Amino acid sequence: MAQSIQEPTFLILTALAGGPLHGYGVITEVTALSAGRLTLRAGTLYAALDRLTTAGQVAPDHEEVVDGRLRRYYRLTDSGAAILAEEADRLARNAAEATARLSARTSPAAPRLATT
Amino acid sequence: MAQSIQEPTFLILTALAGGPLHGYGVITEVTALSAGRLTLRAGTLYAALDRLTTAGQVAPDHEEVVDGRLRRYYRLTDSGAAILAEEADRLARNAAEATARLSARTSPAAPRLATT
DNA sequence: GCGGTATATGCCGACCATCGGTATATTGAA
DNA sequence: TTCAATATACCGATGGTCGGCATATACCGC
Repeated sequence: MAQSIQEPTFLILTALAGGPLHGYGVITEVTALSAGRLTLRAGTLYAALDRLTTAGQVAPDHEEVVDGRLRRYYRLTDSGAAILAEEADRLARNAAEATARLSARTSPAAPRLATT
Repeated sequence: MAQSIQEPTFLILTALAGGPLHGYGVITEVTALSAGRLTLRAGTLYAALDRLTTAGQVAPDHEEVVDGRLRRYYRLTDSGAAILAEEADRLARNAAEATARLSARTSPAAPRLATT
C-alpha cells in the first residue's frame, strides 16, 4: 500500500515546490534533481498528478499553448507544501539514524576512546 | 514496482545495522526508531526478510530458543550495509533539496537582504 | 483454571503506486 | 521520411506493503 509517499511522488512535490510546472516540465525537473537516477514514466506522473490533485496537495495553475502543444501547469498547494515538509523531515531523520548506526558499525573503535 | 526501497524495508535494514536481531525484535526496534509512527506488520517483515536474504542484503545469523520460543536472528551483510548507506545518502539529498525549495517558497524575502 | 496479552514465526489475499508500453499529435533535425 | 523531443493520457502487469489469520508458549490477573 505504501502509506508513506514514495520517491517519485516526493520528487514531484519537490519539483513543484520550486514553482508551477507543466507535466513534461515535472518529468525533466525530476530527472535533473535526481541527477538522472530516476526518470519519471508518463503513466506515473499523470496518475500521480491526478491523485495529488484529488488529495488537494497540488492544483491546476493555468494553461498555455506553445507551438500548438498544450501545457497544463500545476502548482503546490499550502497543504501539499506542509506534507512535503513533513516527509522531508521524516526522510532526514531516517537517513540520519541509518548513517549513525552504520558509522558505529564500520568503525566500532571510534566512539570508544581508541583501542589500547 | 518501487525500484528504490520503501520505508519499511529501509527501517528493517536500519534496525539490523545496530546488530543482529530476530524477527520480533526487528518489529519492536522499527517501532522504536520511527517513534511509534510505523508498526511493521508481520507479513511485511517476514516477506521482507526472505526477499532481503535472497538478495544477499541480510543473512541468517543464529538461532536460539527462549522460553520454548524460537528466535531466528538476522544480520546485515556488507552488501546490505552498502545499500543502506546509498539509500541513506539518497534520502538525505532528497530531504535537503525539498527543504531548500520549501524555505525559498515560504520566505521569499529571506535570501534577498530583507524587506526595506 | 481461564482468558487476555505479549512473544514469536509464518502464510495469504487485497490494495495501489509505479512500471512499461502504447496512442495521439506537433515541431524540428537527420 | 524517419527519428527524437515535446506533451498529454490510458492501460495491464508487477510487487511491496497492508490486514488478517493460524499456530504456539509464557505470564499475569481474576
